[in-house]
Amino acid sequence: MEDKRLIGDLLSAHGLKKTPIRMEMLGLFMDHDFALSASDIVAKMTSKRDRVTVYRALSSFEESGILHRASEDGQGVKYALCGKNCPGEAHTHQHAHFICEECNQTYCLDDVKIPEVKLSDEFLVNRVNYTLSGICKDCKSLDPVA
Amino acid sequence: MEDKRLIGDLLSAHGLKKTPIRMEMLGLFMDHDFALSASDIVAKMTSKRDRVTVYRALSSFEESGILHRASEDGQGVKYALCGKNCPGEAHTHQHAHFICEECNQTYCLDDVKIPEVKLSDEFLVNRVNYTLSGICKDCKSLDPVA
DNA sequence: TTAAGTGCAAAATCTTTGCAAATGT
DNA sequence: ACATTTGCAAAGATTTTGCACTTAA
Repeated sequence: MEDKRLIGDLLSAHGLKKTPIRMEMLGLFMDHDFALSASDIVAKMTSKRDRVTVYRALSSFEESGILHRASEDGQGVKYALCGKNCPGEAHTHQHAHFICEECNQTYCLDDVKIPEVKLSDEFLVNRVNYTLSGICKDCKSLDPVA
Repeated sequence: MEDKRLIGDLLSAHGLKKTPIRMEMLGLFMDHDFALSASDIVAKMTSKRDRVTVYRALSSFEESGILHRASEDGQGVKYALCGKNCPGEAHTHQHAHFICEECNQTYCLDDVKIPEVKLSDEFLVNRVNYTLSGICKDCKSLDPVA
C-alpha cells in the first residue's frame, strides 16, 4: 500500500495520531469501494485487535469527518470514506449508496447525486439518505440466474 | 379502536392467526404515523409481553408483507405498515421516510414519491430507500431554537 | 387435531463505558 | 510531559435459537 503517506496526512490533518491500528483501518477503507462495519473491519484486520478500539476509532473518524455513515443494513452501521464532495462539518452526504442483497456490501455511488424532493413545512430537513439495493456487479457475474 | 375487524382481516388475509398480541401490535402500527422498533412496541404494549414474541411477530409480518422495514437509524430496525402502494411481494416501497433527529421517530411520507436515478448497468436495482432526517413538526414546536 | 404462536432460558452479537497502561507528538 | 489511544473487563441492548406449552382455526 503506497497510500501510507496519504493516510498519515489524513490523520494528522484532523489532529489524530498515526497509530498502527488507525493506519490499518483507513487502509482498509481505501482498499474497498464499499462501506465497512465495525465487524467487517475486525475480521479483515491482520493483527488481532480489540473491537472496542475499532468502535472508538470509527467514532473518532466520524467526528473528524474522515468517515461517514453510509448505511445501516440489517445489523450494524457501516462507514465509508468521505469523498471530496463532503462539505466539512455539514455532512449532507449528497451521494447515493448501493447495498448488494447477495453479498451485503455497500457501495458509495459518489457520482450519483441525490435528487431533491420538497416536503411539507412540518418537517425541517437536515440530511438526506438515498440507498438503492439489488445485485452488484460481482454477484451478477457469479449468478447465472438473474 | 374500531379497526379491530380491519386488523383481524389483515391477519387472516395473510394466513396468520388473530392472537391478542398480534392484534395489539398491528393496532399500535395503525395508531402511529411513524415507524416502530421492537423495543418501541414492547414499551407500548399494555399487557407485558415477551420480546421474543414481538421479534417473531415482526418477522412474520414482514414476510407476509404486512410490514416493511422503514428505517434503521442508529440502533434497531423500525417497521411500518405497508400502504396500498406496496405491491405485494415486490416490496419496492416507493415512498420516502423521515426520521426526526430529536425524538427519533420515523414517519412514512406516503405521498412523497421517490425520485428515480439511473445507475450504471453494473448494478441491478431491486429496491430504493429514500430517507430524510431533521426535525419533525412536534419537536419544532417544542424547540424555540431552530 | 394440529400447525401456528407463545414464553422461558440461554446464547450470540453489537455497542458503550470506566479505568489503568501504553503510545504518539 | 501530555493528551490521545489502547486493552481489558464488564455491562447494556438487540436479536436469534431451542424446546415445551398453549391456542386459534
